[in-house]
Amino acid sequence: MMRKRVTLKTVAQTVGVSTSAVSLALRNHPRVSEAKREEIKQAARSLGYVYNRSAANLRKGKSDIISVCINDMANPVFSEFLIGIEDEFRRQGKLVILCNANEDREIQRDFIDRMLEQGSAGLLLSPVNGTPFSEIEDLVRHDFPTVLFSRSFEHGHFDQVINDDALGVDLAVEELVRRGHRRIAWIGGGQKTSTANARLTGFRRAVRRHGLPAGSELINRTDITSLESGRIAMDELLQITPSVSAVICFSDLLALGALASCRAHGLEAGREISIIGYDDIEEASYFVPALTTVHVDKAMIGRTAAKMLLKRIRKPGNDLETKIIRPRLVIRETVGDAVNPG
Amino acid sequence: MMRKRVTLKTVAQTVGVSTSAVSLALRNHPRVSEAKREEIKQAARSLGYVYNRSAANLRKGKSDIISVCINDMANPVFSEFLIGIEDEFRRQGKLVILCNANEDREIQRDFIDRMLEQGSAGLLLSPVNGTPFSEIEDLVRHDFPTVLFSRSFEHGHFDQVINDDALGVDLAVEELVRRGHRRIAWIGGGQKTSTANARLTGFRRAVRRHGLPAGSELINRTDITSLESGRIAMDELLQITPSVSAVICFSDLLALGALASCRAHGLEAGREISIIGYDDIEEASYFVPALTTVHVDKAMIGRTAAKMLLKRIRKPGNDLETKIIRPRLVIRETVGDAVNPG
DNA sequence: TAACTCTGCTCAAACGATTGAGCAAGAATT
DNA sequence: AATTCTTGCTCAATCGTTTGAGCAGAGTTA
Repeated sequence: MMRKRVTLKTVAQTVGVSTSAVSLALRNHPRVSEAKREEIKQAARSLGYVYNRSAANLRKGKSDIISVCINDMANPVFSEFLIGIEDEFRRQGKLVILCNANEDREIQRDFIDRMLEQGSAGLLLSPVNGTPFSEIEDLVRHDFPTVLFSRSFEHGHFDQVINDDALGVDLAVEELVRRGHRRIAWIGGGQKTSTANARLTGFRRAVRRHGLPAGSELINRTDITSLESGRIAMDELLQITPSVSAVICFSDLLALGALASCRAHGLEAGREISIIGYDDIEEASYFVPALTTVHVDKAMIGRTAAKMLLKRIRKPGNDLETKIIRPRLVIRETVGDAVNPG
Repeated sequence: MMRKRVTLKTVAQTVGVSTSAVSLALRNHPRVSEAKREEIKQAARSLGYVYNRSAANLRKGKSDIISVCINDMANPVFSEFLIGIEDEFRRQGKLVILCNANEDREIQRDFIDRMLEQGSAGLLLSPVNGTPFSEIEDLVRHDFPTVLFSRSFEHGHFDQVINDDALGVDLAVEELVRRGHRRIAWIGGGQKTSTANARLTGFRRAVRRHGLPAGSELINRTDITSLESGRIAMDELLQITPSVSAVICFSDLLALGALASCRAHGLEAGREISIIGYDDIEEASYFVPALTTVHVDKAMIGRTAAKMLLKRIRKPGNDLETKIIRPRLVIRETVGDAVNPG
């Protein structure tokens, strides 16, 4: 009573033609007559034939599976990236294999091996905190189509799509300075990632450029990106440096956590203290008070990275590309004029 | 100069054995001697051999790819489901193919076809709004291992893991009644999904049980789950029924939107009006005021669904199973005593 | 010593598609 | 009428594995 799988052969036998004929007919090859084609398609349908794409791919030596490895799905930023990425690949007829590396190098490492074995056609990677080159070296050794997004990599071996982090922080500092803030603090960016580095050094540079202090009492380098971690960091900061008049956070998640801390300390954000986030996640505009933040077009970055990967797969020989997406400052309620300028 | 792909054959030729020997050696089959095994593994390594799992799967007639189709990734609830799901499958050595159906039946339909063609071993599905049985009939016809989660399906053809929606709403109504609220409104649940139905009818029933009104002026059935949509719904509700003293929302996203609306109308949530959400997304506890909501253990539901699917794949003959996860009410700041009882 | 049983391999046929080459028969060209 | 071109198929090899069957030689048992 064991039903066998329906294959080209099954269809061929019931129609009384060769498997080649069936294969060609189903793909509308012109060399098979209208009549036979319809007969074959009809038979396939009524037998419940389902195309075995991996067998076909094995034969054709190609694949339409793309792998995506992101470093922290709990962060809404990455969901938004993922939405753009998945959408773009789906439109192009690709299937997406997903891995949430969760800032764990071993998970990332294993996934890369697995997806290579599975015969993935390319990889979209946002490398986890502290990934050494040796761990992704295989990819360049095999000339494996890879695009980095969100976080880049020191070595210039990959295509990449990133945000102009330094610019984003510049815009934030600029706005605060314009409003008279002189003691501007920083929360986050303790990770060993290009993004963390770029934002934090961007901050230091911008602050110094305006002749403001940038001592360690104004910088809390937490390396966890979560609401909880932002709250704790802000608690610490207020304890060490109560005189702080504004703080820029590595991410919105941290900023929203910082807001909770301010509130707990009876500080009204936007009046007694100013807070700026980074990313502009959807929740940012709905928080009370609404968060002023550096807007990053995440779905667009995802989509761009996806397109770049498809291009790389089509033209493996092309020169490496780096696309830098410009952020912009979105002013909402958590920034106000300095109470005590100077 | 074209480097050929390194296969079992390549390794076999360089070592001077048969491909079978290589295949067996790499899988540590006892029938190949210690010495040869090491020699073969060494050669494989230095040649940069990478196992072709899809070829192997073709031969073995199995697959270790699992498909997951969720209906709206922009909703943090689904990211949280996904985190549990992905984690569980990864631990079990499965690769996850992801589709964000985005409440679009055609996308869902196409994805189901695609993943069947790709030879996926099973499907975890949260069916989109209004999916008719005919669109997922193939799955039961092919006896394809499928588990529904988050949203169930009228016909009893599938394993499923769902939240006890009616209970969750009961708990919310109970709490409000206890605090003296008599005019309790409802926002959301306009979708054609089991979840929407269960929560909304649960609401009607609970409210009637307490002898309270449940007229249409107290029910805004928006079918979009977003902050924006919650804000609009609450605006409408306040216009139509200004006397409302408490509102329960289909989801936290709607509730947070509703909070924004209350604030815009100068209503202080937790004092002048009470708001309860559903899901308990991470942001709920950080909003100001912190949202009282029905907590659902999403990562656990995801993990449970994943386990159930793996079980179904292993034992296709087992009876169908439905797991119902009990929610609980988390009391925070958006609920207070009724100002004007009666 | 004949008859077994292990051990450590090799052979060849699968798995389900694709595809270049081949071929018969009719149509078109010379 | 002989040649070439088309049309509409079939044949068989191939993609990279796995695996049942087979087999030579050494070791064990009777």
